[in-house]
Amino acid sequence: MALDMKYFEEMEAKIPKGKVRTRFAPSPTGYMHVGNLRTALYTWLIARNAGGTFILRIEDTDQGRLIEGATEVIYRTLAECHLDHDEGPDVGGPVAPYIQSQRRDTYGKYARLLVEKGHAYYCFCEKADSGEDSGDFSRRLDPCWFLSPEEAQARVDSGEPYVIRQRIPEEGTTTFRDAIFGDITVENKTLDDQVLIKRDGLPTYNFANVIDDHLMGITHVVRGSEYLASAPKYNLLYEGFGWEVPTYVHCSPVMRDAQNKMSKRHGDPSYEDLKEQGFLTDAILNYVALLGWSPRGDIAEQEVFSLEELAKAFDLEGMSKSPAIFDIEKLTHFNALYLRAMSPEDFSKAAEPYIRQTVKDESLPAAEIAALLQARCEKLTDIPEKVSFFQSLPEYGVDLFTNKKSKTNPEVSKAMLEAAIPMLEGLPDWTQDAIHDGLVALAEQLEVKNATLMWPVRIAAAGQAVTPGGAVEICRILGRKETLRRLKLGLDKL
RNA sequence: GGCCCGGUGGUCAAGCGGUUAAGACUCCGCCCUUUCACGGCGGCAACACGGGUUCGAGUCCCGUCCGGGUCACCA
Repeated sequence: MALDMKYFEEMEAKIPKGKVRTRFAPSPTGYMHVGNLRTALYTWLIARNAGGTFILRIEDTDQGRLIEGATEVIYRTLAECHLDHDEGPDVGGPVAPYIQSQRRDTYGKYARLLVEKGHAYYCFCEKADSGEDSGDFSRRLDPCWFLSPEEAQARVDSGEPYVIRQRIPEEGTTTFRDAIFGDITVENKTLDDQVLIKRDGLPTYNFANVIDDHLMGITHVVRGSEYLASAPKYNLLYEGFGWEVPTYVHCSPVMRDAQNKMSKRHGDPSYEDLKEQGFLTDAILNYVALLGWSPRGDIAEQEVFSLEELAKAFDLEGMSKSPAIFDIEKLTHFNALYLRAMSPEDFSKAAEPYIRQTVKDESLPAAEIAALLQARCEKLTDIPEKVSFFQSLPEYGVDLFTNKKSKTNPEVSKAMLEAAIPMLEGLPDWTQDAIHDGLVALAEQLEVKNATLMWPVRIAAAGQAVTPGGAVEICRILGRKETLRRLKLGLDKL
């Protein structure tokens, strides 16, 4: 069976040239972990920074691991994160299809081409027979290595099951260049004749990757550093085909601690988990971007970056070689920063559902409550617990009325409430200013510092020691009737 | 175990032969203040170790130790 050289020429002709092209190539596992997201982000950033093309490719060559709805998670996450792709299964493109299972025959053809070129061979061994156990990959251990092309072809034609293996040179070294790690050289004898085409006819990840990256014109191959060790074999593959080797960008992993990568198995949060925990997409992206990359030059001190700013500032030089531990505390800090940077209107809109989880009474104004919260929560999920006292007065003891700094104790508090209640009852308007001015004037009249009066009022109104907002704001939100009811209740306790 | 890669405060990180070794998070103080938070100011805290090279080393070289990755017909 002669090879159809025209096929290869046609494939070659379709490859876009001249622009930076990067690809995010997840396998659909139904779970976008933080490391994955960061890889997607960096890949997107490299393309956007260069005004290039960002491609989405789905790597589903493992028939046994397909998961329902998994590609949807990928689309949804990328869309939510604004990591838009220019080519992909859903939008098409010049080098379609973008799903590996739909490119099946391509891989077979290229594998046979490589056999023809002498850089691959048919192997008919049972899995155990090739004996790759130690670090010593002597080619002499695999009998199929010696087969003449004619013999091998005859056995293939007779229908004998086979795999296609890469033929690694026995001697010499291979050097490849990584944009982050620099030049890395290994001895060829430490490399195994890896399988390219599996017994089921599907390519291995390693082979499909090289073929697709070439055929799709990928200029920068971005991936996790776990592939660093197989990069020399990729290089040999490119060389075997006579193709230009792309720029490799191997990213060090995101760790859960010094010993372990982030993983679903350890219960580490995925992007979707973080969202559920109340983290904002922009904060997550900002934090994750800085886990493994840092800006240089005049923006070296900058920590808050929008996606656009990242795209502008991103460079391979700033990438870190060492693994980074994911710190939820620092993510939380970024989230708080983003929450505070929102306009009051946007914040109120975002906070309202969380406020209403505990504050069901619609007469209690969500916007005013939100205003108290913006500087006081790090995550939206902090909210319900902080504001539940507006809905119903908690049980509390008289000890709360004692506060050293405010110079209050039960007796003082009693006097303060006795004075405050009639004043508040007589206030013409129930506005922030009216309540504030009334209380401040009263304190002056009673010859006590503001805190001495404010403390018992706030305690009686809220029923808890720590509250978002002060006495004035809380009374204003509760309304005159409820405020007076609570203050009288407090007075009864004293 | 072989091969590859890494190692600056608890964490993320600047640093590219000469710096009092940045900055951020966390933690602790102080100020502001109507509790808490926000904001402001200050503080604790690091070049894994040992040899070289050099007038001079966190920065270059070698070794040791520690950590990670990889050695699948998984990706």
